[in-house]
Amino acid sequence: MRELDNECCDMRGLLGFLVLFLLSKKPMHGQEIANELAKRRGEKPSPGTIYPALKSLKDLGFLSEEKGGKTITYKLTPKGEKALEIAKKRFTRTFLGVIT
Amino acid sequence: MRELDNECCDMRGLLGFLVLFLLSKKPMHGQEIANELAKRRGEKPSPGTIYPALKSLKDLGFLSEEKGGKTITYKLTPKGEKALEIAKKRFTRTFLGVIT
DNA sequence: TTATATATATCGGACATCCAATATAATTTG
DNA sequence: CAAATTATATTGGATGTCCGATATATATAA
Repeated sequence: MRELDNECCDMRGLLGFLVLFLLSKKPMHGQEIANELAKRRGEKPSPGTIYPALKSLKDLGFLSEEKGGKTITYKLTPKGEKALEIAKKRFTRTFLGVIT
Repeated sequence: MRELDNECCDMRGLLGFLVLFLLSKKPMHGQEIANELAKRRGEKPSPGTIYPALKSLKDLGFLSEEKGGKTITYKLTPKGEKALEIAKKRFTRTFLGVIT
């Protein structure tokens, strides 16, 4: 029951969802995403967490990449936008009333 | 990445949190909780999911029981209320802006 | 050029979550 | 009472998530 443990530091199974959500605000590269996640949950996800997550989302066709020097900027594909909308509906219905 | 799969039917690691939240609205017994969860996420959690979750929350001191005939009504303890408030703060900060 | 820093990538495994199957107990129905 | 129904309980295991360790590549500094 990690979600009720204050020492907990994982995303509780919603990392991919959060990454999609963050990228829907603006395209970012991996470290920017990791830093944004750090602001939200208090701890920065490790490279072994964030890059496999980005790879999964890319493999699902939800993200496209643009390489520029040292970084890779990710943004949502139309398919990714659609997936995010569906996931947001589910999330909203499930957690209705929790965020006041 | 179950949270982005429409066929997905688990609670994505937030079952305990949701149960605490639901019980903060009103005391319920196991089946009532399961039915409420079914309304929110579309599928009723199995007995092997809900009862171990209730036991964990009880073992953490977050719930108290009251037996009545065939059912056991659960309600939050003060400790459970406190844990819920903390978890809600974390949840809100993490998912800020997702629910519009 | 060499050293350092930053960004990305991969893999193995520890751990938690949740379910299917099964069992027990209490109540209701015939 | 016997059968059926409903609620609760347990446990073994399949699966997914995330991290630590490690590696590679690119850019910058000395």
